[in-house]
Amino acid sequence: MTRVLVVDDEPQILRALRINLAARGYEVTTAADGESALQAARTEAPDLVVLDLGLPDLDGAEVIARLRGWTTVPIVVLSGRTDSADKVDALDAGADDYVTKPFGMDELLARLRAMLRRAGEPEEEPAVAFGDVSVDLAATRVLVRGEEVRLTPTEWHLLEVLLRNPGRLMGHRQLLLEVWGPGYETAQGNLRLYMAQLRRKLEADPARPAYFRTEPGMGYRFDPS
Amino acid sequence: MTRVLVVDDEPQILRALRINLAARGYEVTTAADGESALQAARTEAPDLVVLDLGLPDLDGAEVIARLRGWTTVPIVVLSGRTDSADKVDALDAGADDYVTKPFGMDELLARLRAMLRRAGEPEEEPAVAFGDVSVDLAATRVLVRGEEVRLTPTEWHLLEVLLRNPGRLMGHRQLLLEVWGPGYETAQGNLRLYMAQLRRKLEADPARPAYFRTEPGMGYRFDPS
DNA sequence: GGACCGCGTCAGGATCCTGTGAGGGCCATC
DNA sequence: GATGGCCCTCACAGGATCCTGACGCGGTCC
Repeated sequence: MTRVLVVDDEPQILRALRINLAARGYEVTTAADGESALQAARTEAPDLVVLDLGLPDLDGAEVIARLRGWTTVPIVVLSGRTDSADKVDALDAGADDYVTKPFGMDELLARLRAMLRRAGEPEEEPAVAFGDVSVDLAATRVLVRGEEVRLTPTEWHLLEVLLRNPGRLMGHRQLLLEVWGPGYETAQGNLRLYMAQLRRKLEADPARPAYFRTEPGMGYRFDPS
Repeated sequence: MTRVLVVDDEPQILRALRINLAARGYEVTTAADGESALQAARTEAPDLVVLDLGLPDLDGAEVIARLRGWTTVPIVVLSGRTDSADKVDALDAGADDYVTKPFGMDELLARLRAMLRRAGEPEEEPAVAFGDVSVDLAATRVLVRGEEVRLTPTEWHLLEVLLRNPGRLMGHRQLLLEVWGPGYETAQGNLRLYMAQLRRKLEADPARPAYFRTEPGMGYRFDPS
């Protein structure tokens, strides 16, 4: 099922999009402001984002930039502004399409189809099983040797970022930025703490981790092999 | 160089696009009707197609369909028709974007950039390979004969600088400046030490290096051949 | 032939980083 | 008001990394 995240602060537009998208068989989640949109993009892992630029809390270009910091999900911008400069800014910030309000629902849906057609080949859920652990990213569930393990929100968030980048070294700064957001880039004590928690809960031998490996001076790496 | 095929039967639009695209560093080829457009798409292998729908010989949707029969090159449609049904038809036929005339040149160029950005993605930063070694710069990972080799931050940094300048002589001062930063330009003992570490970890015969060569009195050179 | 210079190598200690435990603040629930 | 869960800060021991200096070796220049 294709998952679409719709971000808009106008309830009637949100409602119209939700109904139309659901009728076409999309799974729809919504957000009404920038922060919850970023949050939802992380937890829901949508296949496509429809983003209204006139959000109450964050500037539209900033939302795009912060999304683009870690995901390449297609972004379709909705906006009431027809000014050419706004379009250029949004597209250059990383948006894939720009639709001005009022828009025809048929056209918007056709644009979404075109976008998904191009983006939508791979969609492999990243490896979610390693050792005795199996992780269901969609359901927010972790099983170790068949037993369910409870993770706190922060632990989960950190695990998610690592799992979505298998084999890849994630720098301290990058992880702190992804999980704690801007302003915590130097709180490395935090990162050590939660990495230790994760290892205690998921690794067979937390003192000698096999999957969540430390790269001294650089960061951490999730190695599923 | 990025190659753009522009298809339009109006000479002034053709001319305007050619000038603007060429000014941005694109390589432009043009066609004035559907048949020659299809021909040009085959012979020129463009990275992007800008297609006017009002062609004299073929229907726009048919041009798209015949292109899509064998290529996935991004197609941006230009059209004077604002009818929603036309947009839906073109997009569902396989177009990636639809811009109505009159259009702002800035906006069109931004849309082309967005399109190329996405299309160009799959060519992810490749793993540099030489001898038995393969280096994945994005994942920060080094394999020698299939075995993972751990590098310290400084070793990695030095390797990165060398790999990003293949075949080029890197002076002592330049390397020290890049890796250690200002203030260490004269610490050549350092450089010798870490170059030795790199060779020990990556070269088949560290005493007779094949890839990380010394240029006496000058510096070092990474030679991938 | 001898002095000199640049390069590779080795071992030492200083420095930084990491894992771990304990403890306090905050919030929601009871 | 008390409890428990979660998050953050601090301190410290052990380990990894980094820098420094000293030593041979081979080539170059006088």
